[in-house]
Amino acid sequence: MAQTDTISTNDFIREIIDEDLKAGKNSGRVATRFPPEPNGYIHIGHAKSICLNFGIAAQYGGTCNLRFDDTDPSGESLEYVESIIDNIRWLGFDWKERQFFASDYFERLYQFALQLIKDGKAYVCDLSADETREYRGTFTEPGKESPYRNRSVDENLDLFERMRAGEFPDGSHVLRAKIDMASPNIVMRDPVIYRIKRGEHYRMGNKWVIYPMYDFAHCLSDALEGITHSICTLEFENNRPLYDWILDQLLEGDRPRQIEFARLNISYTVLSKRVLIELVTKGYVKGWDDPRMPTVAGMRRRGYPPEAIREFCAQIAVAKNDNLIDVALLEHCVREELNEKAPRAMAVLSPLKVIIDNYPEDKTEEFECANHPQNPAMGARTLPFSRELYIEREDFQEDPPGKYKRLAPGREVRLRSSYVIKYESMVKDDKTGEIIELHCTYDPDTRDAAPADGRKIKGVIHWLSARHCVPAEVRLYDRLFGVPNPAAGEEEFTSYLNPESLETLNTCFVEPALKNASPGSRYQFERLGYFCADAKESTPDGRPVFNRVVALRDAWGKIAEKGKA
RNA sequence: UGGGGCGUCGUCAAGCGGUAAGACACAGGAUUUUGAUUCCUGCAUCCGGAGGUUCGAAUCCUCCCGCCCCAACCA
Repeated sequence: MAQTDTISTNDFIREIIDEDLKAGKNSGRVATRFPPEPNGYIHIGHAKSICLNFGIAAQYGGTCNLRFDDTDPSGESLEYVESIIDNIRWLGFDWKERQFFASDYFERLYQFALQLIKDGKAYVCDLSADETREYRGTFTEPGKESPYRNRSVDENLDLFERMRAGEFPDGSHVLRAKIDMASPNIVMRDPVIYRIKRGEHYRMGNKWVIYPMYDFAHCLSDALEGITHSICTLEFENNRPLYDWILDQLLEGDRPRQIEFARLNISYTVLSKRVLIELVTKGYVKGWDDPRMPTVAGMRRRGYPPEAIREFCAQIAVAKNDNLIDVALLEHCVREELNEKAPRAMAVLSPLKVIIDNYPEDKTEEFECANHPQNPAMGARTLPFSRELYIEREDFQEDPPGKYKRLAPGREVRLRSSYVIKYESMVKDDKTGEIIELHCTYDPDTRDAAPADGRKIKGVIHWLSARHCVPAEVRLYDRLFGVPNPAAGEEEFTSYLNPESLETLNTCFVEPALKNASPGSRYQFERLGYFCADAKESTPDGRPVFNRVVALRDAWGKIAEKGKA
């Protein structure tokens, strides 16, 4: 199962849990939760949290709830709820029937708020948002108490009930916890716990006009669900005293404990939800599942296997250091998984016609070709061979640089799973000088054997029979986003956009069997990279579309690069 | 600036007083009908800095330096 393969062996969170267990807390139970707000699609940063929470639950024989933290009606929607459910399942995790919504707790949360008021620990405040900010003070100066801070319990009760009844306009009143306006921790300076906010809630409709704030709703939701360890990101560390304060006022006995870890950052990748939302709504990408997006849906469509994402989450481990993970690690995890699982297939992205002069015009042979060079269990398929072929344009060089081992004037090269061919001549376009076709001869004795005379053939290239192959469209997605460099004035997300992030190749060919590649199936196109049949699109004329998942490691690229330098 | 958190290889990250794991990246080499894969090899005398305690410190103490978070009626 996916649930247990994602646990790093040495994380500080486990130490805390082990301590709690040893101390006999929570009667030996471990219960975690993944609490997304349904205001966008989840991305790989969420995947880290998902693997962590579900992983810990599995490891301790505990449970992990899925809870939608839907306490702010603006921006939340059912579409997001559905996408989140779909994406977590795809990642390989199962929360059984334990699916909850903070909005289902609104009535109970309201009762908790009433209790706080009755105990003299919360009050209705009439200050405007601006005034509230002024009264809050600064980092160095304490805040001032609100003039409404000492209203009577009865008045507060009356006002809060009328807030709920919709008697007041948005922003005119809030409910605040009465804590300490002089606290050095600004979170504790009488935080707002309820606000009036009209606008339809995607689940509750217009039933409520007051909504609890995160700090009030989250800790109580955790408690209501019997969560033992509430794992969140580092920016909530300042909120932990408030988390504890609220529970202290209202509950007795075992209580959930908040633990923070560092959120994920990946080089060249934007994981800001705000920016991702903007990219989608302003049309910079085709949608949340655009293969360039770092969302789970985007990575899925691009062809990242869920196993690779889980492996990545296990590799990066969990700690409290700020981090910037090299995107190469993610790509490594994808290659590692795909190298083992993806069948090999022949494809030519930029075709160059090759005519085998000494091969009969109407002859066709069928060559057996292993689907995986190291795994015979994956079987084989037959590839048709004929007089006219396509090879990759890059696999012929008229004037080859040193160390180049593919086709060139006077040279021989092996066609993978087929014959050794020898260059004879080329045909160029008179006007442009572009190479139109190559003429070669084949050595009939080299079909499944090395040349009899013992000469070494260094290069092996991929090929396709021109008569048999099928046209396709290939999309080469590169890393879409660059890390913004504030020093260079890069603050606007549009400046992250890489204009070369999507290259569509229209004159590609793939082997016949891939004409009807099943959506989402992944292949290694020999020497080119890993590709995934797009699950959503094909071209108007019915050609299959393949997304490049990730390129192969490229030793020649490095050699060529060095040659330049 | 007050409070909170964090500083171990280019990037992550173990380490919890006994003399610096591992992964990615990188660099060499071997095998290879994918310049892929696989396989070897190398890669922190040093743990933000300076003092101190100790037979012995990345680990304990002191001071200093740097980075991140908090002044939404967002989460």
